Amino acid sequence: MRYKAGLETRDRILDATRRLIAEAGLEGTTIKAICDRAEVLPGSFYNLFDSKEQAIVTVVREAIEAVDPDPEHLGKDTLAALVEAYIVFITEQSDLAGVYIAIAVSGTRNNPDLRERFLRHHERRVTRFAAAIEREHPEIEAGARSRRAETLVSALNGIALHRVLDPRFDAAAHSRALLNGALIPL
Amino acid sequence: MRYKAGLETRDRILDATRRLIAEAGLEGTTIKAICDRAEVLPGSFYNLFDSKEQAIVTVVREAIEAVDPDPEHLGKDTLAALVEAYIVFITEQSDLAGVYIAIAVSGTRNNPDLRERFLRHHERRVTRFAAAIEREHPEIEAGARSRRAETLVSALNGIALHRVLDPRFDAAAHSRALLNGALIPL
DNA sequence: TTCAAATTAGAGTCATCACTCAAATATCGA
DNA sequence: TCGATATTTGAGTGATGACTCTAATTTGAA
Repeated sequence: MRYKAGLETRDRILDATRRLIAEAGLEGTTIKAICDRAEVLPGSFYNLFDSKEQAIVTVVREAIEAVDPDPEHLGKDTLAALVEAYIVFITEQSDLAGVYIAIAVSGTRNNPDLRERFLRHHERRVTRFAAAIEREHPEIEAGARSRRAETLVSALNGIALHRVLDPRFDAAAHSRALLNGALIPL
Repeated sequence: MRYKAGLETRDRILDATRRLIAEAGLEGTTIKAICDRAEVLPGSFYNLFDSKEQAIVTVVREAIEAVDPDPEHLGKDTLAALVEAYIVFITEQSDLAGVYIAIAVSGTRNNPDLRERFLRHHERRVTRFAAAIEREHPEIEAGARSRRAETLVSALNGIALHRVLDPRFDAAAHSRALLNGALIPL
């Protein structure tokens, strides 16, 4: 992979892989399907990737990173900003969102590597949300703080899940509703 | 399937299928895996089921029905009761919960039949939640009511999703937190 | 007890899976 | 322009997928 052609082919393959996982899930993501969509022959695929797994993991890493953008802003973001960032991810990077959800469910069952990667990511994410809560509501004690963060992150994933199933689902409004605690009047 | 032996074999196959989907997802649910676990040979499987699909759909139907138990109670349940019922489903029927989540994500992508079935189920579920909200908070207008119901149902699915990934996740506490709107102080 | 029908056994079919390989071709630094 | 190396071609490998078929065995109603 030292020539321009190789890099372009690699991009096409990753593109195809990303879209396929989002559309058809891991089950439908076969070498043949990837190659057909990327307009590449299996030989070329294996010239650039060691295995199907490698291409998938590359795309999964992309997705996981896209969930938590702007890492240098870490430690400064507000809860609202974190939720808005997730909304952008869900709605404007829907392929990656599809990958994210597909992996959360199918990928982590048989692949301990992916599973650990995902759980670590989830933990970081909860920590980031908890830190935002702390900044805005220092009166809440640490335990309750991280519990609330975890509830919120999981609930947001539920929103993302449903948005993947039904593109008409208004993920933005539902995410903001969650944030505002406006679910049920107290 | 008229003799006792046939019915028992059928049960063993459905049992194996249910546990396999929960553990390994749709991807890992092969005829061989089902037959090994059920201690049955392929010939017996195909004597009782027309296809692998049929066994899977049977189990999926079970899962979808288990999410909304006690249908005759419909129109009388409280929001809290609905949430508690889902908690029971997630924690005490974790195999079916695993099937439910696996299908929500992977199953609906390539199988329009499953997809439609799932979306119809989701709609019924949202309606049931919205009716409970109406009973307890008649002051909320219809639109807001069903929007809130939809937020809650999706968020609960997020809780279920995470519980499937991590059995230590305290799904009950997080579900109740959602219900109480105690996510973030207003 | 008999026997038609249900069930099971288990080898076999065909398609598709991930992946390989040797030969042909394209690329680009020197 | 040359030539070492990257890239592409495309047929081919063995393993495994869903599913079939025939013969043997078991079942239970009459």
